[in-house]
Amino acid sequence: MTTLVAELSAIAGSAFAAEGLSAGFGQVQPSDRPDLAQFQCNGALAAAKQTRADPRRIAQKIADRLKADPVFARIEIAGPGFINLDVTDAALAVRMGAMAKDATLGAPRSGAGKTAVVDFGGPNVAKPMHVGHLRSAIIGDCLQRLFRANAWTVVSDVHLGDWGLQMGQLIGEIGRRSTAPVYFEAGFEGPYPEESPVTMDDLEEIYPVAAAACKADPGRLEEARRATAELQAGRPGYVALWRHFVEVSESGLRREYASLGIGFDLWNGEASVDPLVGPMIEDLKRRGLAEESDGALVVRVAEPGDKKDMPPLILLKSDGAVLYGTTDLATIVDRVKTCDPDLILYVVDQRQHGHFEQVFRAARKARLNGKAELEHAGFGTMNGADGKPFKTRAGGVMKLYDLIAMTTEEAKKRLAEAGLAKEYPEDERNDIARKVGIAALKFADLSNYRLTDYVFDLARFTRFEGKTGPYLQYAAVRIQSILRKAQAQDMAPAARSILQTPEERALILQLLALPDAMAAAEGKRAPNILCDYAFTLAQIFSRFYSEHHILSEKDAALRAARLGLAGLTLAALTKVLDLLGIEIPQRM
RNA sequence: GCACCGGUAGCUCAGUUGGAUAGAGCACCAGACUACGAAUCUGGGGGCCGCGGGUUCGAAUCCUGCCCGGUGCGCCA
Repeated sequence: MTTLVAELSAIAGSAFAAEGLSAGFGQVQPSDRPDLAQFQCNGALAAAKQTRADPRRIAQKIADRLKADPVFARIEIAGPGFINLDVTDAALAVRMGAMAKDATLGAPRSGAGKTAVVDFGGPNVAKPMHVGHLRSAIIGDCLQRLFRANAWTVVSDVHLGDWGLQMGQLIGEIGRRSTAPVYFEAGFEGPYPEESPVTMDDLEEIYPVAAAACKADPGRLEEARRATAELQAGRPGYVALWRHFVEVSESGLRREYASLGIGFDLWNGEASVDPLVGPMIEDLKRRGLAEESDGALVVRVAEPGDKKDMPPLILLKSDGAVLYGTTDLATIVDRVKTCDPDLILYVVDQRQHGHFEQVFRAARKARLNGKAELEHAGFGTMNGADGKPFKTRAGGVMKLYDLIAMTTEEAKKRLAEAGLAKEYPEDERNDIARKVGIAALKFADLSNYRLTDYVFDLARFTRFEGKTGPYLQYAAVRIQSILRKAQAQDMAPAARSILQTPEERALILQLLALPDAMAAAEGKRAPNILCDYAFTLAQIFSRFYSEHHILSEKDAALRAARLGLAGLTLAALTKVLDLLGIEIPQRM
């Protein structure tokens, strides 16, 4: 199923072709001036520029050809050469009927036969998740949902940070405290205890202490580096201790992501590719791609046309330890081997851009990436209301857990104020508050363009009027309520619409644009396009809703048609909210 | 110093191959609940699109030079 604008573009394209012009000029888009027309084609202007002809003349020729097609109700040339187009109500009704029958609502098939690995999350072992992890989680999850909906085979990977210096820092600190001496005994033959010597709470306390000590004292840093290198070299006690860190952290992380409704196909970490690192390095050395530089082993990635310095990717530090660039490279090898993706998408902070550029260049230079395109979809940093990196009122880092608790609490307060869920059981009220709070959080994040830094403003996020997640939930809940009442009165919706008013036409046009929004959002890896779509849809429906009463409509056919329209709106809204990772309560 | 990302209404942000009168939300002002849920809807005011130059019939968008903010640039992740 192609979309309406694609269909119109094809028609206009062949009109241009028939005039000996490129079919590309036929691109049709929703009108910038809805008061003048439903759609517009600007191709005559572009064509005129290229051929140095009169744009209105070209527009006239195209318009004359388009008149042959019955899909158009009105064709008009305006201004310097815009072609304004209206589609017949019958054509709209037919396409709406087709959309209603399609379970995917006409979703694009842009990923059919293709596989994408989406790498996001990237939490570190032994560190609690904080607000800084929110964007990767929310944006990455939205993209994995979107790509799946667009027929991609998606493999998402949380890519835990579990193999770097922070591991050595933890080991060093625990060694100093002598709370688990068995892991440090040189001659110990095992087995090591099953039970972890540290809890997640312990790790959360130990890590900052260790990190601060390493920062303050070069001796401690050296110690941590040595421990990291020994861990990576396979020292049994360290490996055993490390396993505990990972297990303890991972169960906590799974819970946190689950509370946001986010899941991953793979819970791999940097360490999981460790066995591949040695052979990969040997291979790169043998092919002359890896060379020694200042005691480290590097891959040079600078290219002749570079406008900036491009430092080499360091594979091995002078002490023999690997860096995250090394594991990232080995992870590409692993992914190519296990799922042979067409695309590997990294949803990671934009500040990592330089790093990924290095890794990608190294991978391409060594042809490690198979057929996969490597792409970094970065995002801006999240700041506090003062424009500086976000902190709690006390000046500390805000944990994700606390943040979710706060928004949920705020949502509960709002429900109480509005007197909305008064008679609902407490369980349901809590569930609604959770869904509303998370919707507010996710929508506020996703509606910003990915690359702009955004201000984390709890007061603004928990406001539920206007362009917010809860507004969309509310719109959906109202429709659900109407449909429930209709069903109770045995009123059936009709698939075929009866178009009578501007509000209905506007609604149908927006519904038919869903696949275009999904395709555009995928192309730009831009969830904010979906947010805009959903908000506009809800707004248009609300207008329709306030203008036309549905259930009390006397004309049964008209009533059924409007129910059908409401039903399709709900389906589209539910779909987009699902892509955004937002749940809709039964009632609220 | 070099590079990357931003600069659009009082605030937070959109703006699709360059196109018609630059759009939302919040805030402000004025309206709409004895009909389907008012967390809603309708209307209004509010803009040298950071600044200058250039390309074009036409620029928030492309090129160029500045200014401001953020970030990154060899052994952290």
